[in-house]
Amino acid sequence: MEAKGLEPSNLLTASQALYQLSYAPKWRRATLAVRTSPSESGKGGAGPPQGVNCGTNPPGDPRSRAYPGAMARAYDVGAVETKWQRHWEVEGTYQIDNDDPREKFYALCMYPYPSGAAHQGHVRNYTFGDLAVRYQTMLGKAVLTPFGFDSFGLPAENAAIKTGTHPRTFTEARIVELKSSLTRLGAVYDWRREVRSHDPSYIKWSQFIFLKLWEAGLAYRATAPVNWCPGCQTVLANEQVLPDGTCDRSGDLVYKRDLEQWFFRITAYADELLEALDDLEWPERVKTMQRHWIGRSEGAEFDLLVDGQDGVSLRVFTTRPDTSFGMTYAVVAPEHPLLDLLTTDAQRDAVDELKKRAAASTEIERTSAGDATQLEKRGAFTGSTVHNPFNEQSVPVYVADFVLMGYGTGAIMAVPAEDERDWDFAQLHGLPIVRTVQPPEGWDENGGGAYTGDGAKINSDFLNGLDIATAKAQALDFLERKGIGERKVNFRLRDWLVSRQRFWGCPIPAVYCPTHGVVPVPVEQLPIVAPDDVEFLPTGQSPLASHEGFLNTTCPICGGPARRETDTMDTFVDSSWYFLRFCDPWNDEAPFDPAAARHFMPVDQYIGGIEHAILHLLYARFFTRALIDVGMAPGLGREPFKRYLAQGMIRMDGTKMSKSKGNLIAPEHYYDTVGADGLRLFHLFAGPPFDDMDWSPQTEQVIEGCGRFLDRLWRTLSPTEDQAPAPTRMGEETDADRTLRQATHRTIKAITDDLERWSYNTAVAHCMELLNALQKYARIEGGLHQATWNEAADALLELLAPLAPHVTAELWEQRHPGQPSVHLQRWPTYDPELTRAETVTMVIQVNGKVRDKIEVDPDIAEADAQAAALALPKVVDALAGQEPTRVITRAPRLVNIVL
RNA sequence: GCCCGGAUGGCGGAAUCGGCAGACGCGGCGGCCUCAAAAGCCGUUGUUCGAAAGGACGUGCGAGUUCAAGUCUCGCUCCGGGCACCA
Repeated sequence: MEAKGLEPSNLLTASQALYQLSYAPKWRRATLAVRTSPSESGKGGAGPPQGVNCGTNPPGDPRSRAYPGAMARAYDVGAVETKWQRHWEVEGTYQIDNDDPREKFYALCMYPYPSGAAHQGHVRNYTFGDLAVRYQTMLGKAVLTPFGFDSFGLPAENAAIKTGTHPRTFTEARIVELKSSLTRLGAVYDWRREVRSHDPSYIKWSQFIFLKLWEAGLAYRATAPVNWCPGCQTVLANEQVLPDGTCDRSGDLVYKRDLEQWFFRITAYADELLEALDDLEWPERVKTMQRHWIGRSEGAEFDLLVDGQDGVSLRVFTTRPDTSFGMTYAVVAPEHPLLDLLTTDAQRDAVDELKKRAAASTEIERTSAGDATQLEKRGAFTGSTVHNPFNEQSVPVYVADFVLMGYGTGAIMAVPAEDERDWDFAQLHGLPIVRTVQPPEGWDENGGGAYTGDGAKINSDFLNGLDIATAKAQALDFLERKGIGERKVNFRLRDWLVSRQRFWGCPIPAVYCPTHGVVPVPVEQLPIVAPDDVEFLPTGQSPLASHEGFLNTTCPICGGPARRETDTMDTFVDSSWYFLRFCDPWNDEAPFDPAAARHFMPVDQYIGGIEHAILHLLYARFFTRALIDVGMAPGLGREPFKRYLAQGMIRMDGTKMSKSKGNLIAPEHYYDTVGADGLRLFHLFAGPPFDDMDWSPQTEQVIEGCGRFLDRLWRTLSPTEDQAPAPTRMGEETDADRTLRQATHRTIKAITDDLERWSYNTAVAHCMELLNALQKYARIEGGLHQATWNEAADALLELLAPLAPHVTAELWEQRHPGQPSVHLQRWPTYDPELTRAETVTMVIQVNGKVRDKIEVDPDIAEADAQAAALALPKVVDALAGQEPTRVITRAPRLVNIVL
């Protein structure tokens, strides 16, 4: 799973660091300093986390707040966190076996591209994921929590070209870095199940799946114009080209080039992928994005006979067959096979000129809106006319670059009156405009132009007077009755181009034989692994293409000399099935055991960045279906991800925090000050998980505040603290005791609710409130009630355990020596009787304005509530003798007296 | 241009079903402790008028629905993201 814009090296060069230190805002320098010298980040040696809070004290002055909190921390954060991280590793609480009898829960964070040490985006992601793992475990479930690395990809190869390091060496070093910073976060995984895309045992099954899809006709070869990036020396998917026509990694201008490529037939699943979206528990926003991406449109295809060319017809696609009477010209794509035939000698030069320009343009340029006046240059008359079967009239045929061969039939009927682009084009080329829908009154007076809204049909013979929907249906009937056209559904979605002319990817298992053509590599020969002795030069071809040992092979059919496919697969192929491999990663007879997949799938909670909301999720949904349909996963559910949390991104100075922008903030420094627990709490507390978050100077102070909360927790609950409250009182419960008990049970209810609806920020707030209540209770006269205090304290530790796992584990152990860990406790339950309010504040409004509030019984009768309200002196004053016209009573919440 | 989000105190945010706007935290202010500071603790903190009691105003802007709108409807403005003339 690659984030966009990653650069090969994680380390700043000396000059970059110098620049940043000199010119970066003061508060940011410190983190840069920490990042560039992680070895110095030990206790006391770390640079100040921010300049803003340093006050006026000179550096070195012991009074300086340069390292806030660290010297006053209530407990040894580093020692506690290391202790428990080791404990979890040894204990194996979060390793589960496939035959675990407990109810399963599959929690998964998108596996990362190993770009080096973790940054705040990772921290946020894995904090959410780890919370789910620990919470669901406390609910008594067997939680599958695997981790892996999306370890193929361009950055490693670019690094190889630059430095000569083999991509594997480079990648594995990055994996070690990422893993170690994740360990310090205290996120727990079943590392036995780790997978890496570049591992031969994973390559083997990616290739196996490829062969299965090929066998089933879901993988095929076709010549297609592809985006060629001169910088990366590789083909890019349309989706990887930025709107300005440049490569999303290198920034080079991308141009078109015809190549024979491998495709996966995702379009065969277009309808199903669209329809199944409805039932997913995904953010509406993401589902909408996928719907638009698939882009289903219903319409008609029909033939226009070419005048003077016996029997030759031009087939067009339209979503508006009802407007056919308004067709005043037709347009074909520059690549249209009939274009040569349509072009007359007189128009040949103009058409050729246009064809040449279109070939040199990127698709983005051809399809981007731009200035409407440019349309004149972007189209040319072919010299031919075609026959409109609706009104028996002939209209001219134009060629224009904005019509694409890849969508519909590569030819359109143009109806300028009801299409804005057609209108502009008609105006510039002096073509007639005939309205077929009556625009609303005053339309032309208010600027006019194309009218795309609904209205009565006009100038349309048998369709006149109908609305658009009815007219559409009748126009379709007309075409089908006459046998010249049919109803047709078109999709914007295109087949998935999987070939990459790269080295650091999964080799495509195919062989080219002069006699037998393209032949699949026999399964017994898998995996096909790239050789190590390759030269990384930006030659324009994959190093594989020039490696004789790899290139030369024999035909599996005839044994004669043959050539290997040297293209590798798009890394999205690897990420389209890794979640299945996690179910059964040890399997060496199949990618996964169907029974294991049926047991763990679907993923109950999937978490990852919104940047993967379209492509990765769509490809994974397609793959799951394809694997079922080729017989590899009988009985598996067709949707891989039941619930998806689209995590917001972290911004700094208004832009996305990313490596390419050089504005990453490393977590290590915070591990030393507030600890992983403090940093996790901050990420949970900062706002809703799906919202974007701004990293600002204030952020440092909020993180410090989270650390302070944990300090207070420690001082209040640790038996090792001399000042810690010591409950001794037994027996009868006082009012103050009961108040605390209610607070405890209400907090249990609130936090359980919060976690179920992903409202992590309010869950943290509720923990803070309970601690505040505990501290307030600790000051009461007459000593603390033992049972009440212990119940509240233990509940708080349990509720906080998934959020701040280290400190809660330590405090629990101190309070319950020799007993099972807090993480092995069952999630606390509440007594509904105690969560019920004894009194409710009832608001009394006069004309909608709050005039008074009274405490009432929650079960107060409507009549009693009303009577009580009307008797209040403030209400009597406000009424001033007037008789209310209406009294709205919503007992026990509110009474509104309307005059 | 189209599509999808969003806008609430000095700041991050809360308000789950149309019913007390501002939970919790950050920051600020005042105090305690201290030789002093840091840390900690206590209090306070939407704006405004008022000495106070109390009042008025207040969820980007403008309308509307409703007894009642941060929440629903319509029309805007600005910000963020996605998509690119999709026939």
